[in-house]
Amino acid sequence: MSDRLDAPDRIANLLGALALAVTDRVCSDLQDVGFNANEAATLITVSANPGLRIRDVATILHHSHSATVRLVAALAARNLLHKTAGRDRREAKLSLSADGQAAVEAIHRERRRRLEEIVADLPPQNLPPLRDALETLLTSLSTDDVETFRICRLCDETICEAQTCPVESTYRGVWP
Amino acid sequence: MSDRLDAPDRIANLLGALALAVTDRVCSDLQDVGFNANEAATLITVSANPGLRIRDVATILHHSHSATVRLVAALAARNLLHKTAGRDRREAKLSLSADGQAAVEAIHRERRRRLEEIVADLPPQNLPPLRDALETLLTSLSTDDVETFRICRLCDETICEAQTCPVESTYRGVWP
DNA sequence: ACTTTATATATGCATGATGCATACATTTGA
DNA sequence: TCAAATGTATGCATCATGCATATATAAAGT
Repeated sequence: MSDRLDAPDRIANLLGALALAVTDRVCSDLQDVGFNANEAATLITVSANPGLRIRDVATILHHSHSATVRLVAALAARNLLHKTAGRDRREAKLSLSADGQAAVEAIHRERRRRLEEIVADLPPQNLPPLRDALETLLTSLSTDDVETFRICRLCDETICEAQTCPVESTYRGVWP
Repeated sequence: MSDRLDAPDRIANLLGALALAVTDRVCSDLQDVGFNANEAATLITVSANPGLRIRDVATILHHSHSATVRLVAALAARNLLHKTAGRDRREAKLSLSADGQAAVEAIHRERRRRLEEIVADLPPQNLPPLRDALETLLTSLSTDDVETFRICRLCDETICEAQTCPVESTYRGVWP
């Protein structure tokens, strides 16, 4: 019976359910702050990696280029980010405005509040083994540079620094 | 230093990242089988709870009623589900066709394959504590009947039976 | 120098998803 | 018998998306 409870397929199903529930809640909170998941991911990723180009953001979001052009244009129209000259006159390097930085901080605040509220339901002795499992899983999901950026696209890098991030430890943490 | 690694805010951020990554991958697999997340959730939920009405599905998906009418109509047009007479002549109880059941099995197969592949990266001794944490978190996220159905909307109930499901154990597991 | 190819961003157009307001059908209750 | 409630369906406007293509710039080949 305890065999059944710890069967890999059951744990896998529980993980899928929890992942869905957690992502649901975080995305719902993002909406409350005024952003959908892609808008928030763009702001956060540009905040952590200023100088990314539109095409880079498209790659990280798994979006078409045209959709990303419009996503960025909409954020620029809201005065959250702007394009500065790049190496070429083709390139447009992205960076956040002051309003954009404030938005990122609001997003991180909401996301952190929600996630900490969820984790707070665990007894303290459960935290180290959970951390261990999370780090192992995140490391094995970091299969290349793009995935590194994609996995971390909503992360608060002021909490999870590059030195201790299981995702970035595998790859370099700077855009290819 | 080990304090920092086990800090609740860091674990919370890792959980958010893993949840996003896992949900990304599962949803991407669903697309490969020919369904988006809402279509798959509708098929799976109706499969596990035949007799649900359109309004029930809307509630579980957090969708507008009109969007759900069209979602169900599209699935019916693909011969995946059909409406049968309900208690009233207003109500339309939903149930799956043979093709719909086959689709659900294909969806579960893909989802299980993906999730088991992820969990397989953990050393065996990590499984019981992970299960413990997952069960605790899922139980505390099951705040009412609707959430119960929503959390489980992509679950494979042949794996996670009602008796041992941490979500359903809190609530009744039948539609209010 | 001139042409071809590659790169980066932008846009026209058609399509599909969505929500709001409303319509229609049916049941319940005053 | 009429009004309110319930469940489903639809007209309409809006927004997001992808494909194909356009525009601008740079690099490479001849």
